[in-house]
Amino acid sequence: MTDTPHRRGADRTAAIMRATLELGQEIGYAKLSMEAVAARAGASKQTVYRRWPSKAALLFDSLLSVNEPALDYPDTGDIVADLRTQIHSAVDLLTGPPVGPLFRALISEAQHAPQIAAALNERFIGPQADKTVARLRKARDEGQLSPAFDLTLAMAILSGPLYFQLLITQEPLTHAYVDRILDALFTGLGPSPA
Amino acid sequence: MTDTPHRRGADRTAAIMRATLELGQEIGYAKLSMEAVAARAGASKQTVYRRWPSKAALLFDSLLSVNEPALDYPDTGDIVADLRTQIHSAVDLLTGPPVGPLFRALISEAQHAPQIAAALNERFIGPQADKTVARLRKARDEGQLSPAFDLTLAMAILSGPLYFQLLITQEPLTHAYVDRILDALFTGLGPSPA
DNA sequence: TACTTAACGGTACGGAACGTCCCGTACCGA
DNA sequence: TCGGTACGGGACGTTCCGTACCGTTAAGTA
Repeated sequence: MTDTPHRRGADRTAAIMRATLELGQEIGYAKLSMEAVAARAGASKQTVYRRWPSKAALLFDSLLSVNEPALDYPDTGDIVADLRTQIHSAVDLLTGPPVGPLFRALISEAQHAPQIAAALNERFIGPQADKTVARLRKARDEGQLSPAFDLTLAMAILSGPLYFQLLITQEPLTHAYVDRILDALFTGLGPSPA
Repeated sequence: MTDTPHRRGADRTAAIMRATLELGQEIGYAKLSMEAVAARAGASKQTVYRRWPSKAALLFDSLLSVNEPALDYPDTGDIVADLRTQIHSAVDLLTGPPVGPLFRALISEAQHAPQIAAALNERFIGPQADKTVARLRKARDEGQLSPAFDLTLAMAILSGPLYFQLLITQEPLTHAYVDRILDALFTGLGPSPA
């Protein structure tokens, strides 16, 4: 049968998430309505609400469905080069469509939806941060970094300015900027104060 | 007359912003409706819309009305101590009520309202960043920092991780964390890679 | 003081989207 | 064959939006 009147289960789930991504790119994630998503997916509102309790939860799963090929760190032995490679591709992912706008919309939602904030941290931010720290730890264990090197703070200094630009100043997030941060982190901004 | 049935002009403006702050703290800025604000202020919706085109714009002016005593940098001659003082009080301001939740709500709105994002940068983020850079520049001119010291990048490294915690990980933003960042910025995280 | 004018509170309105509910249908396994 | 269940469709009451129109009232002007 070439015709499939309406399927069930995972089929519907995938169709709804696809409709979310399509509509999100067309009209923007902020203007997205559950009704429009349901209509686009050829589903009823019940079917949407059966799966996701809120628009934010739907956005979140749609984001993960796009990003499933998680960003894994390379390990060439050169910590700076590996961080560079990894952060460059993370920036590319978080900047371009469809993930970029969706990601920003999710962070926006997370500001007044604690369970979304928690999910975002547990299943997206946290794992990425853990991978960065793990790669840094390996470099430290191999003697490329001082034993006193503060791994989690280094991660925060690498991530913070990027999110600052993405969410606040909204200036373009370039590879060159990533390189400036890496350079500052490993070779310093200048000598200590007198 | 002790009784003031209803005043005009600046009186109404102030009353509406006050109602916004009160209601925001009571029910949360996300659930705030223009109708509820108008009712609380004893104003009609027309009067609110005459002044602000959107809820986000109202939030923005309400934020500035609280924060008007702008954060100015001390200048004791010690750059690290002055940064510490300034950032500590900025963190206190942005963490506690009523500014903290309101500020987060505004950044949330800015993600899908470009004019709010622009206003936020021009009248809040930008001026604060400028003051930080100016204070750093003075220290550099006085020889406390290397002539090659990257002022704007230092500002980003100071701000970024704080906003990262405020908006993403939502861990408590402590003075001790600020101190860790300052320490890393000026004395380094550890030696360069081999 | 008397008149004019602009801002005001109140209210009604159409529209959009919310989240819930019910109905009749189509698939599925026992 | 027969229940169980997920489904599409659609109606529902609600909230809030932003606008329009009232009669009233305070402030400015002569």
